[in-house]
This record gives sequence, C-alpha cells and structure tokens, in this order.
Amino acid sequence: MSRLKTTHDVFSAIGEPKRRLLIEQLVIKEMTVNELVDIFDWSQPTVSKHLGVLKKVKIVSERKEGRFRYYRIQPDELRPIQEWMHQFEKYWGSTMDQLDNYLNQIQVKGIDSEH
Amino acid sequence: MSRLKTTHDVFSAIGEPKRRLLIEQLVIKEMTVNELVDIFDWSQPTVSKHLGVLKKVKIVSERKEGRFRYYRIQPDELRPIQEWMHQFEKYWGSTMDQLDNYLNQIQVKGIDSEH
DNA sequence: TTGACATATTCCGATATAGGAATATGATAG
DNA sequence: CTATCATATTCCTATATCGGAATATGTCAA
Repeated sequence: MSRLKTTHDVFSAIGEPKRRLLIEQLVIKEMTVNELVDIFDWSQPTVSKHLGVLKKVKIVSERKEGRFRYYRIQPDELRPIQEWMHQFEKYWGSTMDQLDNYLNQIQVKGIDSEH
Repeated sequence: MSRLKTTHDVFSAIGEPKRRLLIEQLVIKEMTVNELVDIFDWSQPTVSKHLGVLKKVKIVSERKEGRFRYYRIQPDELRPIQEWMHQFEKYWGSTMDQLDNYLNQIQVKGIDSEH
C-alpha cells in the first residue's frame, strides 16, 4: 500500500555515514576495495556493498585492473546537491556571498573611479 | 547484532524527497501545517511527521500561535552539508571558485598598483 | 592447472522508515 | 462549556536497509 522509493538518488546515497567516509577517501585518489577495508577496518562485503550503492548512483566509477578494481569519485554527480544548497547561502553569509559582496564593492569602486 | 544509527542527522534528513520539498517551501517563508498540506496535497499526518523529523534535527523550528504552528527553516543547521560539499568544488569549477579566482586577480592587481 | 588472492553476491536477521487510518490533544469560537 | 479546527500521536503494515556469514566469481602466480 505504501509506495516507497526503490532507486537511490544522490541525496539518499550520501545520507549514510559510511558512504560519506568512503567518498571522502576516494576524492583524494582512486583506491581498491581492500585499501578501503584496511583504512576503515570494515568487512570487505560492507565496503563492496556501499561502493555498489555509490556506483549505482554514479557517484563513483570503477576501473578494473587484473583482479583489482579501482574506485574513483565522479564529482559532477554531486553537483545537484551543491545546487540544491544554493537556496540557503543567502542566509548564512557563505564564502560565496562574501566574495559576491566583495565583487560588488569592486564594481561600485570601478564605476566611481570612472567619474 | 547489527548496529544501525537511530538518530537522524542532517544528511539523512534531506535524503527524503518529501522533506526536501518541505524545506524548499519553508525557506521562502514560514508556514503552517495545513498550508503545506494544501500545497502538496499530502495527508496531514504525513506532513506533521516529516516536520517532526526536520524539527528533531533542528532544520526547522516551530512557533506556536493559537492553534496554529508556524514552521520555518533554520538555515545554519544546513551548513555542515555545504561545508562537506566544499571538497568537490575544486573539481567542477564552482561559482565560488570563479569568484575566488576573480578575487585573486583583483588582489594581484591591487598589489601591482601599490608599486 | 591449482591454490591463493581480490572482489562480488546471496542469504539472513534485526531494525528503520514511510504512509494510512484512527484517535488524541489542545485551542478557539460561539 | 461544547463543537470545531489545527495539529500531533499511536498503531499497523509493507518495504527498505545494514551488517554478518557464507559462498561465488574471476584472476593471477607458481
């Protein structure tokens, strides 16, 4: 009766803490499953399964090399999150806003100095 | 045997599509439960429950006025997400990066003009 | 070719979650 | 004070999710 979503989207994929940790590692450089197992001290199936979720939503891609599989981040897939966050930036005076303000100041100065 | 997290954090809270929609409305202006019910055409308990989750993680706050309850966004609570996203910005050339580059240019110019 | 290695997959049990329906709570109007 | 309105809460069911354990798959090395 209750209709629940089956496919993970990017937002729910990063809802899982372990997956965020995996992402934080893979954004540094591509790594194999066992390297991640060693770093986090999780079971190999746990790592593989979470990578599977991230792969399904395209946050990571896979490169096979012999019996190893190197996983890496695909940052573009995370842009929807960044774009969604935009709506809040005006409230908290983000770095972007600060730069934006700075930019406006510069422009005003520029216009002034033309007179 | 399996230890799963019980408390929602901000990241998992925005993993739910309906909750993101609620947030998108409430960021515009504070609203009551029934206003949200009318906008989305969801059941009242559905709206109240999702607001409950958002309230628990402090993404929204509640203001009681008679029998109404006005909900509003607390943008600061979403900053951890924005900050977490920072690690990817260098890859996709965000607006912030563009402004940052611009800022660097300006600074260089400024230093130059001092000589 | 066979054994060891790297990784994926399957099966299972415990818990979490979303939504519906019904009901409870609390406040106001009349 | 009582009926109604606004909202929360409880109970239930279906499904999703995570992790462990065991096993399957595929590849290399000796």
